[in-house]
Amino acid sequence: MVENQSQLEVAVETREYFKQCLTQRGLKSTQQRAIILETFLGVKEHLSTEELYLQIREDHPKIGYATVYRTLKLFAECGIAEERNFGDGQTRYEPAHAEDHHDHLICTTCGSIVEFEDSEIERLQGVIADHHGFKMESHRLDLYGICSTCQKKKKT
Amino acid sequence: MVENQSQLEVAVETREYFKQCLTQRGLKSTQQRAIILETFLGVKEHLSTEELYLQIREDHPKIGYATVYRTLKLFAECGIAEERNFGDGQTRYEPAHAEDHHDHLICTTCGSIVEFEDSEIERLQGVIADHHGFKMESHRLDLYGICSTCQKKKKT
DNA sequence: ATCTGTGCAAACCTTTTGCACGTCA
DNA sequence: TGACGTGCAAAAGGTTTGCACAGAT
Repeated sequence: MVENQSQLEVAVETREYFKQCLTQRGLKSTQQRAIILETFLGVKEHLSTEELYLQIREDHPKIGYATVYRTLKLFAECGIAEERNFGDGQTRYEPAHAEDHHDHLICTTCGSIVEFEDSEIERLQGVIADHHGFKMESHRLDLYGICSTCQKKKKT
Repeated sequence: MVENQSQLEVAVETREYFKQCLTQRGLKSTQQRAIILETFLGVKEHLSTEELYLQIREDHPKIGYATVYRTLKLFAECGIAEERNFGDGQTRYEPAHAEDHHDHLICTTCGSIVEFEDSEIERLQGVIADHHGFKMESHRLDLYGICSTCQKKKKT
């Protein structure tokens, strides 16, 4: 309940923020962009562009593939979405909530993705970047392995 | 000097190991595979498949694109190389020295890649995987930012 | 009215595959 | 000799782009 509430707030905020971004750049708010943003925010999994496109097409069959691609790129430029790439040859996007960064555990058997975060690792990353004279902007940490479900299945 | 020596040893070892892998799988040692392995081991940067292909072609113009792709895949299967992907749409391969794992700092301005390793982060990753019931197989950690050189250039 | 956005299809780019010929065991 | 490997070109898969029309400001 509390979670739904806060998710809703995030969505409202993001919509607002997106409009600002568009205006600032002299771009236009369109129905398609709104629909794509809505679907994107409403989906929890780490969908690939194609999967998101299929999802959108269920309710809005007229929206084209290219528009989804272009719009997701736009989200990324605005800082609303983050591009990800788990090595299966498809780009995935996920909502980027700047402060609340998270990393991923990816099951190499079933492909399921679990999020986690660890402040100590984050801190150490900053230390390393400093050490190399880098001004860190972002990072990604992916752990690949076999999830507990798949481990159990294997035993059988 | 010592470093060259040990690099040479690694190369010899790897060549040997690769032959074993091939035999075990009923595959053949060919001139092309030897050449590609040699070039691959001799190059320090994180080359993309195309860059490696171009490099190889300088001395061996007859080796085809597809062979390089196929061979790098084979290296990955044998555990000699690791596939990497820094989000520029090209797959990169790098020598995989199983124990001596390293991660990457990537400059978002000039694209240069610096390797590092941190045992404390490695340890914490293991803790997290355990915590989620994952049997960890591998991981990747990429830090994106601006390298010191590019920071200096920007100020000018 | 103007300038941006969209949908479609074609183009692009990286990677994979089919096939006839070459090569290793 | 016979299987596997190679080179070429074509296919495939994901993403981008050109263009004419539609829509937002």
